[in-house]
Amino acid sequence: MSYCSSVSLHKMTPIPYFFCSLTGLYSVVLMIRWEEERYTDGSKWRFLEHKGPVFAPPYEPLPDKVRFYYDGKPMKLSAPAEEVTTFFAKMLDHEYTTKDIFRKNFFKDWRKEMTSEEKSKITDLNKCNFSDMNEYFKAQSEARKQMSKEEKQKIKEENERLLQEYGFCIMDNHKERIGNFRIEPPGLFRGRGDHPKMGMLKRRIRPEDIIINCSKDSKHPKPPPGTKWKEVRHDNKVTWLASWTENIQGSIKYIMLNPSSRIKGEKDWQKYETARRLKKCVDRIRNQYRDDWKSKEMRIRQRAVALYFIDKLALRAGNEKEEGETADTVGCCSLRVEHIKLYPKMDDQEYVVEFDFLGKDSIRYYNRIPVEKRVFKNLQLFLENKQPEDDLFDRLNTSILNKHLQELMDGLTAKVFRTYNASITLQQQLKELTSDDSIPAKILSYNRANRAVAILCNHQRAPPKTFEKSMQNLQTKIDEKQNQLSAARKQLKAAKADHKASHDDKSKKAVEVKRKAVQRIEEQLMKLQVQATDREENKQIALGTSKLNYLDPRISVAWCKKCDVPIEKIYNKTQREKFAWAIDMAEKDYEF
DNA sequence: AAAAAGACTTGTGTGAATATTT
DNA sequence: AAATATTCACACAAGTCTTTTT
Repeated sequence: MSYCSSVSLHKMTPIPYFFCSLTGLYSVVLMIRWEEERYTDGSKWRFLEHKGPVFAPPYEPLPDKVRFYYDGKPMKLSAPAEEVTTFFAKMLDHEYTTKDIFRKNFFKDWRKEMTSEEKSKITDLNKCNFSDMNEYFKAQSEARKQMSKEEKQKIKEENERLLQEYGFCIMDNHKERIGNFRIEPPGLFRGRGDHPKMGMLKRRIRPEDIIINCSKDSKHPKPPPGTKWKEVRHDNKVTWLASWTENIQGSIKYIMLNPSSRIKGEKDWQKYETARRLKKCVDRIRNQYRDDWKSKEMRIRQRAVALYFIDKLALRAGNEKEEGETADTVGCCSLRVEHIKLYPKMDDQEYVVEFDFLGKDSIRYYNRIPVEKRVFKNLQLFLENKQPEDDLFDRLNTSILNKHLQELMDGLTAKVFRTYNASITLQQQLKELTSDDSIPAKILSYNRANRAVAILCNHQRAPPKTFEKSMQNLQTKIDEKQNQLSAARKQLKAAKADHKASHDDKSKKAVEVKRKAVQRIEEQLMKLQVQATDREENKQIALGTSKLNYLDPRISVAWCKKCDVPIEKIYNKTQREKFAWAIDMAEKDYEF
């Protein structure tokens, strides 16, 4: 009998016992025991049971009245070709469809899906007219919005049913939420930045492409009728439930658990523990790399300068990338000569380095910082006799750097510096900024501390399209509130005068009522002003990424406890689920 | 030891859900 | 109640780092 059949799914708590709301102390004891007891052999689970992924719905051919025109003439396409056509037709309003590379890649892959007859007719993308199809899809999405409450409710229920059936698995003793149980539908690949493969066809994934991972003694997921899985394996050294190879880059995609799961939470906790270990030896490491700036060996100097950048500027490691396969972006180790400029003097500062390059997701990193003289001199040395497209650190790569870091501290890699610097900055800033003030003011302080980290990590965003307008609206509200306030103050004054004259109980009460009104409006005004400040400062900065990936949540939990700020003000529901371990663990005196 | 494959984390954009305004 | 603004959840791309293969 499989382990699972003895445990009814719906009765199981989605919260692993490890994260249950026990008292902090007790759970730590459990955790330590749990840690020691668990899998010293590198295995990740003993029992894993799930229902497999949900596939994209099959393609439904368009009604005949929706036409595609080639060279002005209507043309009915074969179903496979038509499906690919719809991917493009749906995107007509998007900038992608105007880009040469996108169009070229799309057309090439589209032709592969055509019948030989279609292929011989359709030879020029510019003669294709998709506008009828485009309008049809727009009408469809409009109709979806206009659906009745009942219809919407029905869809919602169907989604919920799917979630209940396929959205959970059992890993060891716990029912866990799966992160992405739906297989990515076919479509056109949208790379970021100048991606050479944008517009290529992402093909439909079939059961025959899927490798299932589960435990031997579990009830294996069934492939859809008439199909087979590529493979069913039982590898408990990995955490994924299913995988397939994607056709654009040939890389593997996985179905894994939600961040609220034990396996992810534990790993997250571990990550911050590593960063805390770095805290203990970061001074030693800094002294070491400063020493290394003087090394006789070029490779050691390069390593030391790169590490200095990673530490001071929170740059990413910068792995090598295969040319022509992805957008041209860099990190620290892959910086090229063309990405930095040296200024011996700039304004009133000496030894200024200007960075200007595209990082992850083709987000621009631009920064000017003064560095120590030795770093500057080293950089000049590294630049000697090089072309703009040459590597700045030609004797270094991430593997060399990480090997060195591993020797300095167990588990140390380049990205630990980002985690460490982000978390320590938050803690420091919270100490510095938090005022003994109202809750909204405290939250503003928190957001400002969070913002300092986001700036460090270069988590930028384009200002929202509606930013100016929403700012104006807020200002209008503030003005109105101010008017209200002065009106209320006048009334209070009048009431006071009235009371002075009459000295009766009724007028005394009136004074109190007016006083309260003034107070209430003052509070409201203050809240609005804080909101405006926060929003203005946040114009081009995204807080989410650092909050989710770089800031030890225990710092925030401890801060909330110390400052009497409800945790709900800092973390929404999903975030509280992800950080359940920290909420359970951290007391108000927690130190990162 | 270098390259490729594999596993996992980090990142942005987008549409749905929800809150707020009109 | 409809329109609009804001937040949230998710999709999925793009990194880092480890493991395996050559």
